[in-house]
Amino acid sequence: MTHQGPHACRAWRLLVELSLSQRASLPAVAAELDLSPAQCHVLHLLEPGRAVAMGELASALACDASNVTGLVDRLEARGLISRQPSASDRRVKVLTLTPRGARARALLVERLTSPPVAFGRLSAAEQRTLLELLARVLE
Amino acid sequence: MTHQGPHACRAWRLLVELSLSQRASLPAVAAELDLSPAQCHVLHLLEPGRAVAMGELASALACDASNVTGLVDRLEARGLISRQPSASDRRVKVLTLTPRGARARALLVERLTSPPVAFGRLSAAEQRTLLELLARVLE
DNA sequence: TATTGTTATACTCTATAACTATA
DNA sequence: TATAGTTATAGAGTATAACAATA
Repeated sequence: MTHQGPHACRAWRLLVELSLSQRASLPAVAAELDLSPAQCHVLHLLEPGRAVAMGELASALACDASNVTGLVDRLEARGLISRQPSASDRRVKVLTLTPRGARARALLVERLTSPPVAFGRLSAAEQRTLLELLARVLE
Repeated sequence: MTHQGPHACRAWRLLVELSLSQRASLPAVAAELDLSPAQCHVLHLLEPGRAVAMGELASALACDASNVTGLVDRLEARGLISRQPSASDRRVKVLTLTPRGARARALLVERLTSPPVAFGRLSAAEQRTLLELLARVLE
């Protein structure tokens, strides 16, 4: 039982509402890119130019390794990611975005991160304050 | 292309990161309650004492009606919700939480809304400011 | 005729358990 | 022996299309 300030709980509840509504809106963005929500999550985690082991991906997705195999199978079949054995440990498979995958990811990030018009309700100074407070809590 | 203040985009990006990380944490909360993430979403949408038609649920979940049938089948089989034909339009099926479902929902909300310790980094005044700004954007 | 929900079907997501290859 | 990933299997989530009951 942590002792939070009196507003932390309500602020967090708003953020949880947001997450659940995002849960409903991600499928629409995904469908626009002809991807599933889970595939979008994988693409989002694979930053361009950075190699990620399948096990790392399983940890980040908080899912079983066997699940990652299937996700990667389908993304690889569509030419969006590449799967190569690691040079230093051949048990490990290393994932990278293909150029096509990087383009798909860029499109995804663009769709996901265009802020809702409701942000316009805040002044520039308020937007800056919001950003700073969120950064301290979430980063 | 909307014109947002310079910080809106970054603030929104933080919120999207949060949503995707929630996407990874919801399954753990769900497993604790022996539910799936989708079932948690349904339970969260069914407020105690309020009747919801299946079609409304499909809209709120942004999914096909046929999918709701399966979700409701499983929740009803576990005694968490009840499905009754509407008195005014017998095509419509109306959903309500059972007492057991209401208890499961209360537990779910409690688990979901306990704020992360990182909120402690903010002073009480800052938490209040954050709440007010979020409320204006998200409500 | 139009609408609400169900059924049939197919595919994806997900976990568990058994397996292979490598360390 | 331990670890990374795969395969087999089963159940849940999801959409599309065809259907039944009701309006």
